[in-house]
Amino acid sequence: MSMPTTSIKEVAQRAGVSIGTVSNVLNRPNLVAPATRQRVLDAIGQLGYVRNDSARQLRAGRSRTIAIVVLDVANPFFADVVRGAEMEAEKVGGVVVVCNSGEDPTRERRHLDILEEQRVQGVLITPVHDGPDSRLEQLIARGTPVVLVDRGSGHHNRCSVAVDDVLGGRLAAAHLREQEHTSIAYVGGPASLRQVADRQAGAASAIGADGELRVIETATLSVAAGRRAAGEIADLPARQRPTAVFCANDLLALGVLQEMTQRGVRVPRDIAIVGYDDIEFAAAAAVPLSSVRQPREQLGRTATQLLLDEINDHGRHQHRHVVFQPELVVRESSSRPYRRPARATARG
Amino acid sequence: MSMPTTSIKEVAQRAGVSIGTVSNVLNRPNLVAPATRQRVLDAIGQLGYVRNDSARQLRAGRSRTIAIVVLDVANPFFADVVRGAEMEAEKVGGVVVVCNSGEDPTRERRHLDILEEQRVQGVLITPVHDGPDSRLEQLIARGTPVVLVDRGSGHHNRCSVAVDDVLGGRLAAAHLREQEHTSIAYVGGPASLRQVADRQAGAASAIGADGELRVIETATLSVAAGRRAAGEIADLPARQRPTAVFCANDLLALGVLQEMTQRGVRVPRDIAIVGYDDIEFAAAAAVPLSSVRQPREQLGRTATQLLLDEINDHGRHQHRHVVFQPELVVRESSSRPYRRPARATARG
DNA sequence: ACGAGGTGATGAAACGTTTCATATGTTCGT
DNA sequence: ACGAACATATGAAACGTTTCATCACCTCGT
Repeated sequence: MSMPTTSIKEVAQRAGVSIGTVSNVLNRPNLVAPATRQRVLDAIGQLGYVRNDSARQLRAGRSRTIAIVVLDVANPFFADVVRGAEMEAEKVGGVVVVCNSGEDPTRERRHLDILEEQRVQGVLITPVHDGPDSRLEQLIARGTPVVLVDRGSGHHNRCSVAVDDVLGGRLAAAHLREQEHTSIAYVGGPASLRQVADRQAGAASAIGADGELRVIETATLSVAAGRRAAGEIADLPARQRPTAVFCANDLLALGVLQEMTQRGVRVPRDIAIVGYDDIEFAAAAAVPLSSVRQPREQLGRTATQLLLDEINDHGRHQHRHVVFQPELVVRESSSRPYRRPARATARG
Repeated sequence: MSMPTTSIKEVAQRAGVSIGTVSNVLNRPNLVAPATRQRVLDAIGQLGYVRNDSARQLRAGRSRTIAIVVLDVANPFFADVVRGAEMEAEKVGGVVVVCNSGEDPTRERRHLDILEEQRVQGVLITPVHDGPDSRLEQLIARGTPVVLVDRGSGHHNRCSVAVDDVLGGRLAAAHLREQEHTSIAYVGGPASLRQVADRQAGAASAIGADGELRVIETATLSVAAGRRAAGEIADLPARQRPTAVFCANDLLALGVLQEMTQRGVRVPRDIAIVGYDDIEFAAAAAVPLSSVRQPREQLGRTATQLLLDEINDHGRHQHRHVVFQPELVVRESSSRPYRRPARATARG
């Protein structure tokens, strides 16, 4: 079935011109006389010619696509970041391809291998793993522009955009403290993710000496992991059980909410929950979820701008680290004050 | 900064062999003597050589990637389909790139243009638009294997995987009829999407002569569009207002739920809601959402299998149309019986 | 000692573009 | 009428691979 793809040569032949002229029609149409141009365009139409991008790239040295490697395509947070990146890339006629690492270092590595083989223009990435000798460092060292997304960076060899996760964690925990919670659980993981660690650090700093932060590490940032963590919490002996849960993202928080509800633990009366990301579904949850909001689309846009700047400006480019401020959105899941002494009879 | 990328030639030189030998080390290592092979591998390591995929593809004629073009990356439904596709592709060492049409025919076209220029192996797509002369038909006619996803097809020139949307619509509407709803609204759009039309047709068929299906067309399948539609419904004079809403997908349904709740219309007491897709967030919604479940991941897996079969088997391949059965999941948003005469005093 | 067969390595062709120096007219100003 | 200047079109080189026919060498069996 597969047709013998037609090449520029056949177009040239059909239009009665040289291949150089066909190429000019495609790339600098003003250099060729209108009559000839039309003849070539007709030939292209008749033959159904489609330019071979491999050949073009081979000659040009670089492709026109930029890649974004995300931790989880199923997470609405990243969907919005991607959307922002796409909008910005579209402005300059670029294309964005989305790669999903699924929080798996091996898959991340595989993707980076392939992207480098493809000579992508640049990479936006929220890395799973990143150390001094990481695959990512290699990529950068060999000259591919990279922008870190949702990840602060002390690195001087790349740009980054991020939201202040320490502050976000502090906001969430401070809010819970104001509601008189002293025993708080932090649900998040894997701890190797910088975001997870930072949010925890922020929370810890806001809790102070008279409060307690119990950390429950999860394998992934998913609804399922949240349910498992909630199970652990609910199974604790009553006196040890925290009265509030702060989750590293909304997927976890929704999982915690589901599991608690299923077990008859009432939210927020028996336990308060605060999530992170403020995804669209947080407000629509069974108990509307308090969450720390990040400028998701903006993150994608800014990251892409930085990347494009590095790609185009080459010499002059200065690496920058842009940090946005998060914002706490209080909803029902954490809003009713918690009454310690009279739990059994407390109402409303 | 950008290094002059090293090529196979420099590796050959460094290892003291011909470029043919280097290529053999890369592609058929067993053909080359262990000592030589090691020498080449060392050179590759020292130089940080990365194969140029453009050149390889140019020679090979085709790339090793398959593409999936979805209507909306932010829709968890597609996220799961993508995941299924990735799993299947990974088995055979393939790569999946995700393209987002955003329900916009122009963007879809642009993506297909680029994908064809890149000579992708094949395309999985849920088309926005598809007619006898569509861009998609051209692509197929020129020999690129295509599998339609979530879209039944009478077409004989391609495979398809789909869920029986007419049946799904019928299940949903029949369920609402059983709850004694006679005036039902169908919220969905754009009507040009086959899924939207089919689900409506199914619903209509289940309603029968004594029921009424009021159709409210939306511009997109998003939460925001759902809210707007809910506004329209709530604004209707009381006697015309439907007592149940069936939505073409869960995003719409969640939007309807949010807007109704905000306006003080109680769900399911004042109005029942049934969604479609049963995304993970449906069960976690403010009022757990009844929905029509589709085997999302399976859809992606099967589609990829069909595509790979066509890619590899070339001659022998027979186009197939796989149809899965949907399944109604009843939750609270539609489960309490609706009491017509005594609405004001009805409880539980 | 000789050819057959096998193992390893080589060199050149080919893939489809883009680019650039060159060639061929055409038009103008003087 | 003559070169200058300009507008168009051309042909060949180059991009980095893979592939394939060929070659050089070695080992055996006779």
